[in-house]
Amino acid sequence: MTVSKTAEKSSEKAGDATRGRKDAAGGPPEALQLGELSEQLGYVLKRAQLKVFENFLRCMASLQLTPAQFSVLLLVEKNPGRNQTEIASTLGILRPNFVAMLDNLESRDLCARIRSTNDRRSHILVLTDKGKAVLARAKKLVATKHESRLNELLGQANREALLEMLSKIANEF
Amino acid sequence: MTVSKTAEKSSEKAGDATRGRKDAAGGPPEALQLGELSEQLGYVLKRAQLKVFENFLRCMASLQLTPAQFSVLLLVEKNPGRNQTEIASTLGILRPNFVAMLDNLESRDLCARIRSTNDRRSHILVLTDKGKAVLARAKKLVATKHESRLNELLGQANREALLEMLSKIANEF
DNA sequence: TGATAATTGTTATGGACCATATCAAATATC
DNA sequence: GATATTTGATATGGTCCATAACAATTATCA
Repeated sequence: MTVSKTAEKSSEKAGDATRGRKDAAGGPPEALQLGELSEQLGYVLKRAQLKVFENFLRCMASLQLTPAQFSVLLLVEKNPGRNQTEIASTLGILRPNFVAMLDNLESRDLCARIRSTNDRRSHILVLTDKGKAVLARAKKLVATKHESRLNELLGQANREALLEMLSKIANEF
Repeated sequence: MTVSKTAEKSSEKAGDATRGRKDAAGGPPEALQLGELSEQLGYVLKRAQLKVFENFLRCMASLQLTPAQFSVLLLVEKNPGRNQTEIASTLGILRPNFVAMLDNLESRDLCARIRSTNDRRSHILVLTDKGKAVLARAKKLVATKHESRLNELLGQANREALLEMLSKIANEF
């Protein structure tokens, strides 16, 4: 990289498009037209996902939990006694990248790796007492501060319909 | 980082959870229970977004356009004569990160930077003829291969309802 | 007008996330 | 018992995202 040729070329085939801003009077900044972009599912989906994660992080600021960390705690709680590979793969996390995540959660005493006695290669994952307590508080925060806002914005019925359609896309697309 | 203490601790407060896999017979791998995870909007939203982007990339393989690049071309076509800052900011791209993106598109002769005569600091963005042609082909591919599959999966009415709800989240959340 | 502030594109840089190759220890397979 | 596979881990590189800083240019305003 580090090319950055300042593009002196091809300025002939653009007609007289070099007017720039400030053409006539000093009207308002003239917001851009999104055009077909607002109909592109991928675009809207990504923007919505960023907003939801952003709000999630705000709601979880006191517990310092990211969406990914929250999903790990939820899955370990629901499936105690599973190893790293199983938890990571069902979350779509690659095993190498899961190591640092667990190092973090374990250093905060939220979950623990336990060497399995049946298969001494694998680490069984469990929530610590503190992990269970933190997860319980996290669930309350998500329900009262995060998901509730979705209900206000969309309505209960619409929120459920949205979830169903997204699940369909995630699973059958 | 690079801590990786193998966590020999806290194996007493986990009861006898060290059974690991292969407890009784050699039944099927026993898929994990997602539990409340499948009700978390953020989780489902993210999974759906990844699937949609993945499919988008497959549909665009012949044109080598990413979702972000496609959105830039769309926006420049709809708003000719705008500068880098305007295009980047409405897409949520920071100006420093937009430079390499434009270097790429310009090196492929899809768009061009033109020094504005009104404000010689700014670069006016326009699509080249090749850029317009490629974008036209991209739109056809998206419509026939990408968005059409969404209609098959959800139905026209549901697809529109989904888009509306996502827009609401993206704009009002 | 001229000194100062603000804007534009750019570079450098660091962090977070994602993907692959590889390894030692342990287990499975034959 | 030799070979292959699995598990957790490390190293590494790529991409995306965010901040600071800079030169050139323009805006501001005393």
